[in-house]
Amino acid sequence: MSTKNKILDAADVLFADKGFNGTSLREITSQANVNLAAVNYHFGSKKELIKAVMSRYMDELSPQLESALSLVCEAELKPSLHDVFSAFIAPLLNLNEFKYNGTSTFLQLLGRGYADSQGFLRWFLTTQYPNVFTNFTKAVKIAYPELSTEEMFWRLHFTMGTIVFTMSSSEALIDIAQNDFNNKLDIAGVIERVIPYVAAGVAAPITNN
Amino acid sequence: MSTKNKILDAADVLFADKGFNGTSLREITSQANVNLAAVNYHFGSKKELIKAVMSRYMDELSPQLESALSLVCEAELKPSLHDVFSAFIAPLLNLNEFKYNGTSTFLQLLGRGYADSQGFLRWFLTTQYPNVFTNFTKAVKIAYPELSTEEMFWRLHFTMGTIVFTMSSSEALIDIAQNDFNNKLDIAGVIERVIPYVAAGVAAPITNN
DNA sequence: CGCTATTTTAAACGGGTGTTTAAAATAGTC
DNA sequence: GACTATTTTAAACACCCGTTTAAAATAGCG
Repeated sequence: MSTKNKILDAADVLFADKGFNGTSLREITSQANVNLAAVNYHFGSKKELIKAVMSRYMDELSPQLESALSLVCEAELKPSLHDVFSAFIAPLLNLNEFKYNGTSTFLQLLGRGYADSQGFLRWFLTTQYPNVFTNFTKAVKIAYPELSTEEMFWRLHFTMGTIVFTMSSSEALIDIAQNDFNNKLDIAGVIERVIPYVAAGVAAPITNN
Repeated sequence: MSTKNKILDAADVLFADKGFNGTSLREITSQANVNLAAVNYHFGSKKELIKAVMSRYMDELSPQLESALSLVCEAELKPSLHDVFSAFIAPLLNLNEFKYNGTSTFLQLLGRGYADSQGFLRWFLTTQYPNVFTNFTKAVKIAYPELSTEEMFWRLHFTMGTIVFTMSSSEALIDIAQNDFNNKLDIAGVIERVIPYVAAGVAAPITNN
């Protein structure tokens, strides 16, 4: 395997586990069995490595997401919010074929990115992959047309928060569910539980003021 | 003002802004106009300073939260989930009298704590202030008795995620709302919008499997 | 005042960070 | 096989970190 890919593979596991700021290049390169200087040689800087790690997932995910969402929009029956959010499931779970534990790792990375490095990742995603966002809001608009644009902005952000936060600590939660409730869950099980929650949240009655 | 308080005041603003790992003791002490060694002299270590910053808020908040929640439980009419979550509003907003921008800062700190330092803050809060959690789950149990303990565990965690994540980036969101929708919001406005969302999320129909 | 206890200070310690350098090794090509 | 271009390597760089030290300053008190 190429040095570049060895670095990417080591980086995304470590980044997901300990955050971007919490992972040093020395950890990454020793895990990847490559020289320390290789990161700066192949990627230029740590920041560029972070972008590369995220891009690897997003380039795989974003076309699938876009087509799944436009499929929902073009359905004969008016889609429910549950339909809209469910459109994310298959593309996300497909990441497991792209990379071992891909779904879980990617969602953890997303969570890390929002917390670390004051919003630079949010900027990166919204500017590099804007179609996912516009298609998503379009789909929600169809499913719940009474929702004003501003109200939708807030509720979609709440949703983003729920998903990202949940997934960034999903391993710990799966452990708790295993120990306290004897319920063996995986990442698909967590997604299955969070979808009704966010769908109901977005569908909440509109506050009057 | 005492050195100890100067440090606490500087620390909680900086911690909220840049996270615990992202803020150095040198930033804190220079902002507070005290000597670098003062932190270790007065608090022992950076970790203890973090605990002290959180305790200052929690000691103010937790009694108010406990009584507000037990008030909801003892009401004549069975409370709705909206009532339960609304019980948080007044105590949280009271933090603004305790400290300038207290509500916003505290919620940001909470968000930081969940992301940074892999869960040590979660442990600290649940062991040091367990009553808040037990009272809260008790109230939810009354408002929505059909919800199984496990389902509740998940939904409450989703809720925690929504709140914490939203508030940790609330400043940026308020800016966007101001620019894109010409809607001048403050932290109370954000809370007002998130309550219906989380209440509806927790109240979502129970999935059958 | 004089003495003790507390607090503040400047400096250093040991270690970790991302990045750069220049030489060594390897690969690719005529 | 010789020569160039790419990649890998070990070492160093400059800087930041949390913590410790021991001397200096201050406060409290009989």
